[in-house]
Amino acid sequence: MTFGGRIRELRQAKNLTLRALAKKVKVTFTYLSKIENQKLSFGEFPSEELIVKLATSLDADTDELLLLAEKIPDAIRKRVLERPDAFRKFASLNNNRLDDVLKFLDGAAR
Amino acid sequence: MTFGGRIRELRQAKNLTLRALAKKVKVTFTYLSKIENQKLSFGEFPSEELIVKLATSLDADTDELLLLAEKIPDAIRKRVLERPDAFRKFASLNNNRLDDVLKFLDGAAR
DNA sequence: AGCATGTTGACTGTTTCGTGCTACAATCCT
DNA sequence: AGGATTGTAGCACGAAACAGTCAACATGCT
Repeated sequence: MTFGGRIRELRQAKNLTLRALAKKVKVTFTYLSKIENQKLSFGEFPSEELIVKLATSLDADTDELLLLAEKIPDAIRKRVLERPDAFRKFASLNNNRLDDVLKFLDGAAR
Repeated sequence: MTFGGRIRELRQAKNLTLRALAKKVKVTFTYLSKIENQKLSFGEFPSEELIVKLATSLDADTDELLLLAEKIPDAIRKRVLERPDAFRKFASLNNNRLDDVLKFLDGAAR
């Protein structure tokens, strides 16, 4: 799923027109159109600030949208900067290993 | 340790003047001075691109410098975007828990 | 026909990341 | 003591990237 596609999906699920959603998040509807079709002149995604507004207006998961837009959510960012030792380690693990860690955490949680 | 302070430390360890280092990384020495003293007019840190050049010229760990400058290194970024499920989970753990995970990984590694 | 909706290209405003210049202060060296 | 080297700091400026607007047009519905 692409970022733009997901926004469109969420918007239509709420029966909103581009103009209606644009009003909520305070940008022009033409800009939203480009976002949904990933036709932005510069990069592929709008600003982080706008993404957050979109998530709110669409009752969607902010972090899900940020991640689709290849932005690191603040909660993760903050933790990475606080514990770079741990996160550098995690980043070096392959998928199987990551799954092992998740399983370990599941176990330890009960 | 601050970003600017660390740059200074690394530079002096190699007996480089501001002018000499500036030449290597292709910026003006006055700009480097501001970087080391964190007196930049806009934010606290220079661009990611420049940080990478500095790390190279100073034979330093690129990721260490990026993290000091509160930028997420690409290797971590990439992995977070590939496995948001895992990293969102990790980010939610407190320090003790993170240490448990590190210990677990240490153990599993032998 | 007429209105609602969506698409597209050119344009504009703002922020970021520096440069250039200037002046000045502190060392160092012999 | 004096010149050379090194570092500090402020201000105005500019290129490029970023973020969004505006006008015009297309398409579909009833």
